[in-house]
Amino acid sequence: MTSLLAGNRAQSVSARPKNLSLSNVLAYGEHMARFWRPGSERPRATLVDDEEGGVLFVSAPPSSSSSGFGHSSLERQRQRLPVFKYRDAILYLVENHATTIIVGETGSGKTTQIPQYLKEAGWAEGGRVVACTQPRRLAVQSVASRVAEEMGVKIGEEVGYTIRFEDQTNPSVTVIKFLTDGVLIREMMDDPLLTKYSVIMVDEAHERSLSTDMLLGLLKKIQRRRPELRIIISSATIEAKSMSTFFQARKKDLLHAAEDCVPSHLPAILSVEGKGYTVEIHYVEEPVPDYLQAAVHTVLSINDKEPAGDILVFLTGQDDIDAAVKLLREDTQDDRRRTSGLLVLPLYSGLSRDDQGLVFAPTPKGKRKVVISTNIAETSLTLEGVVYVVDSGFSKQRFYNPMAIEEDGFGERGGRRRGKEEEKEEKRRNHTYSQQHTMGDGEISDIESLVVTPISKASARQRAGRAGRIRPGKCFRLYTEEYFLKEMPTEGIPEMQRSNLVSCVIQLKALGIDNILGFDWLASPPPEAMVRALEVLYSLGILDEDAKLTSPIGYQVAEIPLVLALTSIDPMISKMILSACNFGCSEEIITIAAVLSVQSIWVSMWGAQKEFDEVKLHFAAAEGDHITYLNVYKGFLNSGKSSQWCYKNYLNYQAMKKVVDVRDQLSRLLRRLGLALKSCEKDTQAFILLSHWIFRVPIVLEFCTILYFVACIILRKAIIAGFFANSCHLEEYSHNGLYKTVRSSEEVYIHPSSVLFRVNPKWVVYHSLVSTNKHYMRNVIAIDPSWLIEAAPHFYQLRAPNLAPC
DNA sequence: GAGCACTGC
Repeated sequence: MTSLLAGNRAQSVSARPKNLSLSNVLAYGEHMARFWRPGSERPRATLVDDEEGGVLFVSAPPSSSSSGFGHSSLERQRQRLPVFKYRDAILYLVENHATTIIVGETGSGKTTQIPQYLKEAGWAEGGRVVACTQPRRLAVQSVASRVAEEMGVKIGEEVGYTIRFEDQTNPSVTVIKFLTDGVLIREMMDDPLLTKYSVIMVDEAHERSLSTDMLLGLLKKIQRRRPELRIIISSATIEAKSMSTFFQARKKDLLHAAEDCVPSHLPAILSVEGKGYTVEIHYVEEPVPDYLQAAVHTVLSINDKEPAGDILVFLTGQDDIDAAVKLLREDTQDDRRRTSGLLVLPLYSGLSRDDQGLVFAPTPKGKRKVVISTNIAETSLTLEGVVYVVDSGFSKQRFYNPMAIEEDGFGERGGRRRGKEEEKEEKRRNHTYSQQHTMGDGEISDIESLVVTPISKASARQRAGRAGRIRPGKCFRLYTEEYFLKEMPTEGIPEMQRSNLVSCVIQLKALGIDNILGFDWLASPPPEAMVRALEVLYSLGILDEDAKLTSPIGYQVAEIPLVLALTSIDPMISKMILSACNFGCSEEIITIAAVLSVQSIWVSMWGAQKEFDEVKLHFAAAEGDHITYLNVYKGFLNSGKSSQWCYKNYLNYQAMKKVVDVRDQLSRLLRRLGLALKSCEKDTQAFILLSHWIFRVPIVLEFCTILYFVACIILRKAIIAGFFANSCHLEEYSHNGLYKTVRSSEEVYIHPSSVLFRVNPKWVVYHSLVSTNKHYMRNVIAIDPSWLIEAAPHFYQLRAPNLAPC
């Protein structure tokens, strides 16, 4: 397989699975004329043997065919892309194989060109559509507009795109459609066989995101029912082989298909070289004791010894990055001569839009930009002008622990009771190269945690590639070559195997896949996670005893677009929304749901903690954080959705805008499901006015208080309908706010960011747990324990003795 | 009195 990757060495590489004999391949040659689509030329390809592994290559000479748009400068640019040489080979393979896997480095042009080639070859005729999926929204938008530009059409016409909150397609004219893989899965709910698509190209499949993996499994199923559908999988790494095995149809599915049928059920693999420049790799000779220090030293030494060019440093998270930025800036002050030319900038998603923007500004003359970044610069953002990459060899990854385990057994997190600084140091030192994946905390079950993890070879290559975008570059790896070769894992662990699967399960159930355990996964998720997901869904009343979706709740929950998220909390949110319809408070609850679905509505305030707390107090509600969010949302609307108002109140304007978007989507959805949108506040208000009018009850201040009080009870009951499993009670003699979860008596505390921090009500329900030096509950409301039994008698029956009101 | 890699519907 190594030969497959060596795109530069083997000018062009086209291979098929090894188990095909040469005669079979040559037979394809004979079929070419027969099955070749009119209008596209037969590829002038020659088949050659590869001595390394018996893989056959097609070496394609530069194609002479034109796509018929004349030779404008755009057209010339298109032809200069590496993928252009393979135009005919790609069309040939797609014609003859149900699945084609294209291995291509970045910059090969495959994403923008292949959909156009397919359209030119007639795959978008007769009302059919060519689809191309991307894992990220931004990529969908930018690729679509590039393709529209190249084709000289307006976006939303022949070329369109669909992402959440934005559909830029016109069903009667759109023939090339870009969309996120999540959107395509959602489209299956209305059209399970995706009948309007003739070809579906799944791009960036090597990233192995949860939705990409799910999509690939589903597409394989669809393929069996729709033999005419063509699938193209584009991947940047050698995983092509496992993809190929996965898509190879099983014998029993081919009873009626002849071995040499067209399209062939055997996937084809084609490798396309990228456009990147060579990157010289440097390793450290001895393992470094502290990657942060090492990164700082490396930056300084590059600045001393290497010619001009920006530096990109990969660290793990905000903490590390801020520390490194500080060290480098301090160094600037210590020694003006040596580093005065350095412009040091942090980059991570938590930064405000403006701060992120700094990174993209052109480097001032005579300065050298140093960007210290998380993984965000590995795939999501591309920095031009980078010539040097410093790779720490680590990144943060999410891990999910479905069941409680005694001892974590994967390594010591260490230093829990020590001072914060000391602990950080210890953590850093512990991340030597022999460290294995650390699985969360080991003490508490059903929790996801972020863990500093060694990256994979694929990631290391991707990071290095970032140095070769404008000219040959250098990559300095802060680990030894021996470690890279012998110990670093080839690929990362797919998200599917380290996530909570609740949303995945609902989604598949909604698509009519009953046997989840028997689903054909590209990478099987751990059975414990699967079992855990089924349990959670059963306890929420979303699945019945036979593990089928309940009607109507189960089906309705599946419709709500929060369920594709990656935590078990989301079906709880969905359940909360649906219950709110019965409680008559859906208007308020969808606002709460929208706020909970964005990361944080507050901007992080490092310096101005006191002012921040005071501002927050204006919105604070005694009942807890959820009600507080309602006050914030009201304030935002009253301000006319002003960004200025957000700034004054330490609120993240982008996040608030997203809250409005999500809320709109949810309200449209409830209307579509025929569920009432009601506001409990308005209802109680009406009730009091009515009492005043009929019974002459005077309206006094107390009534307004009662009104508020009643509304808050109704709201909290609706929240509990979804989150009853997350209840905790304050330990009786606890002076430090120690709570125990009712479900499993785990020790938890209210997070200091909560409005109930230090208030410590006797009973609370939380939205999520975050595990750092303690287990903290985030987003907490105070409750009456009797509401728990009322909301979930099936769940609390056996535990009733514990639930004596305090 | 603490801290959240990155996506996405």
